Amino acid sequence: MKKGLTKICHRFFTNLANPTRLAALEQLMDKPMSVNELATALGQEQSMISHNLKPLLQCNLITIQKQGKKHIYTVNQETLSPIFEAIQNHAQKFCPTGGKCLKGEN
Amino acid sequence: MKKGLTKICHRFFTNLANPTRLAALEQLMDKPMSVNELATALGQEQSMISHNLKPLLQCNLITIQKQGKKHIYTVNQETLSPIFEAIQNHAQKFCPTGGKCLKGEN
DNA sequence: ACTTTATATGAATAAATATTCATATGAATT
DNA sequence: AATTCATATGAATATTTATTCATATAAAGT
Repeated sequence: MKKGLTKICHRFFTNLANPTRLAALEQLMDKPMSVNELATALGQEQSMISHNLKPLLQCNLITIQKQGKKHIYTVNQETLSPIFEAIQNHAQKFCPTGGKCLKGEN
Repeated sequence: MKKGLTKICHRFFTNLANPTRLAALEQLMDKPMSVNELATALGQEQSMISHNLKPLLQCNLITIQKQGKKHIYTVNQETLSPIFEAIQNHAQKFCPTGGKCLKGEN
């Protein structure tokens, strides 16, 4: 790791270390969506989705595109695809039971 | 993202979303170290280092090797190198000021 | 201009996580 | 077997982060 990257990594990982935001990203990996579409898809309140999209947007992990009153969010696949792929590889190799290392399960 | 990876990703990112653990990993990227070496290098208490190494170990982001009373920790570079690299790329491309998207700076 | 629809924001509370300090374990040395 | 050195653990407190609910903004349609 490049010296001094700790700070930006912290912000980055903190941003991703949240089940609501991860679920939103999972949806957005499939296709761009508006806030309400996400709220419906995830069964969450609209304000919760908005609150959680904000830091993702600030870190450019998603982009926004305003179509009238609808705000369409798109995932930054360039950044996130390789990272999710790396985690998948890690899980496959180092978490063979598919979650042996998960909280409450060891 | 593969459906259902949210849970394991959450655990993974939560683990990394901590300045002490990131600083420890940064040290370990350089070379394997004992707990006390890490504590000294980071200017932190030994118990704090131990507490923070534990979840990294559980998720196999580091490995342990016991040499007598010393416990030498080694970073899992196979997993972490590509991830840190991806973040570096992201930062270079999307955070051109080197932290415009950092907390308290926007 | 008023109403509706879509999203964002603020502030309070709730929940999760980190940090500290005291102490326990465990290996090596005398 | 007592002491020292190295690490781990437990439990309390402190800190951070998430969630909720009420409300604000802002675009579009009537």
